[in-house]
Amino acid sequence: MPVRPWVLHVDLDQFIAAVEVLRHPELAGLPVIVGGRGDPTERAVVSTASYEAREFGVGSGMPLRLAARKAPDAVILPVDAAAYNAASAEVMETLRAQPGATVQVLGWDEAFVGVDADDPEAYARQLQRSVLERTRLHCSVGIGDTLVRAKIATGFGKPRGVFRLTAENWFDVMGDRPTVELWGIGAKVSKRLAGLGIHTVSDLAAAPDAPLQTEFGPRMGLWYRELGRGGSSAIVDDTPWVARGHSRETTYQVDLATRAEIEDAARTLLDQVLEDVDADGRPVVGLGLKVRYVPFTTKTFTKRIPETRDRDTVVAKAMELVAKIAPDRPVRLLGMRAEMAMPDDARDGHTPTRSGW
DNA sequence: TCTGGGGTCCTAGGACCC
DNA sequence: TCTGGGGTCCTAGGACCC
Repeated sequence: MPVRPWVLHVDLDQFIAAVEVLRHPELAGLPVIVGGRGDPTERAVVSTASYEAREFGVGSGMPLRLAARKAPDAVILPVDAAAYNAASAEVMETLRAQPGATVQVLGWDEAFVGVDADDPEAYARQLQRSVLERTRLHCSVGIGDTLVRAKIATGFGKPRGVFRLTAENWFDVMGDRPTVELWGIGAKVSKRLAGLGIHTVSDLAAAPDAPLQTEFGPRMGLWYRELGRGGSSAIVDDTPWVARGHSRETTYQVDLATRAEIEDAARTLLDQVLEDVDADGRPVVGLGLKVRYVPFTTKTFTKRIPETRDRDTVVAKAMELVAKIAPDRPVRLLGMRAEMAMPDDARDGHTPTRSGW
């Protein structure tokens, strides 16, 4: 077989639950739920559920309280980001050590690996063995001729498997599936597509420009159709990631009721965000506040502020934003976000989900 | 059941300028 | 009195991902 460039997508199986079981071997085989501070009486959601817990109908994003009711015997653990970061770093190092590998990290538990190979399945199996030996974690690998196909292929390989998705079998595998199964198309967009008579991946791939662009705008309309065709970019970009911003979010156990409470909370969040910004070392160019009114309406306030490292100035701007919050209504102040100036050489690129052009 | 916390990117519409 | 056209910047908000 000739040597060709391939995109591999590596995704750890049950990453968070697996890391917890490694630390607590006695939990193997038990229903394990990781979320919040591990207290199901608090406002929090499930980060990960083990396969055993999923059999009770527990899934990520579910309120912890509900999860505990569905799986009353499950072990509920707090989220320990430091432990997952450490495990993740070891996995990524292992990927970078594979022969000829270009690695683009997508998250805690997944990455693209670009490689020239004549037998990508053999390469994928070797990669899985390396990760298992080094970290004791299992992963699944998708093989594709584009980023989008590799990413979607992984789902068919889970758990611990390998699956190849290319132009050859794309429509056989995906053509009759609903558009919501595409990476980058969620519930909202798939509903709007259905309104245009576009239900399946094949429908989307064959859709004409006009209705898509009218509904979604000139860029996104064509991008969605590109997704329906399996994407086009196969470039794995290992350029170091540069954050566009930092945000801190929190959930209050009781809704904030008074202005004083809200301002207090805003100040605390701002201090946390600025710590992250200080650690990053770049100037702040914008500041935003996300607020949720009761019941469940989210409003976003954003304010451009001049570049400044001065905390008092930034705090004053934040208080201007807080002052715009409707009075006399309980709110949940969700969080605060700081946007930062980008270095000139990092303004473009780093857009894995939009790089299929 | 009652909704995490960290991100990214896109679009519409208003303000402002020439 | 009535009102162009193009460009940029900013704000608000929507949607998606892990």
